[in-house]
Amino acid sequence: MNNINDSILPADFYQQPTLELAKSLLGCLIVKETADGTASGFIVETEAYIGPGDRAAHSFGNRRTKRTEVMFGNSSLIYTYVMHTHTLVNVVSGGPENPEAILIRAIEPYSGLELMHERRGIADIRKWTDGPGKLTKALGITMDDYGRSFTAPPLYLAAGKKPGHISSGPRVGIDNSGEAKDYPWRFWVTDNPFISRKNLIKKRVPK
DNA sequence: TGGGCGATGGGCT
DNA sequence: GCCCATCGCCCAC
Repeated sequence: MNNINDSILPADFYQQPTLELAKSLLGCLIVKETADGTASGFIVETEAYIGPGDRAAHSFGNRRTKRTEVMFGNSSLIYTYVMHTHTLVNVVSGGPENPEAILIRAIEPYSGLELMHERRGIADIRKWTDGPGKLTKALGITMDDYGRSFTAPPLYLAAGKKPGHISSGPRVGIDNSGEAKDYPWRFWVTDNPFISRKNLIKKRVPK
């Protein structure tokens, strides 16, 4: 792969509207350094959560608890939380006192492949990081990362490479969120093999 | 190839 | 005690 830019993205990068940022994150490299080594991948799928008006967002109605507190802080902060037995990772957006976030749903493995393989324990590389709970396990992201910033190690974002075509559609797994369930706030790199829940995406009909 | 469902743990009322 | 921004197995087709 050519034209990889692995320089850390500055805080300025995160100062854009959440829906724009959700698209800008596609193609960026997410890197996690741990005692076991470093692993990284290109972000290929994101979802925007725009509280307090978004019923699907944890910050809906400006709900402010110990868990959601970080969403009220500066853009570029790391919001991790546990869903069932899995850790999910979000990029805080929207600026101070405006609780918005972007969920990272899938990545394309780039470096630290042996480490990711070991952590996931299955042979098929396409199943290592094609879901929000899977990619955190592959990269070694945990609740210890809560409240850190994506602008510095051990968990940071770098410029990466520009994606080809971007698609959008409804978000996943939020069926009981009223009209918000239909908002097309899920973004992905068109035809990328590492997208999660591919069964929910209409297949492009070959000519 | 994909839908259905149970496991499982933390946050919140 | 209930609610999930999930995962992976099982089984039908």
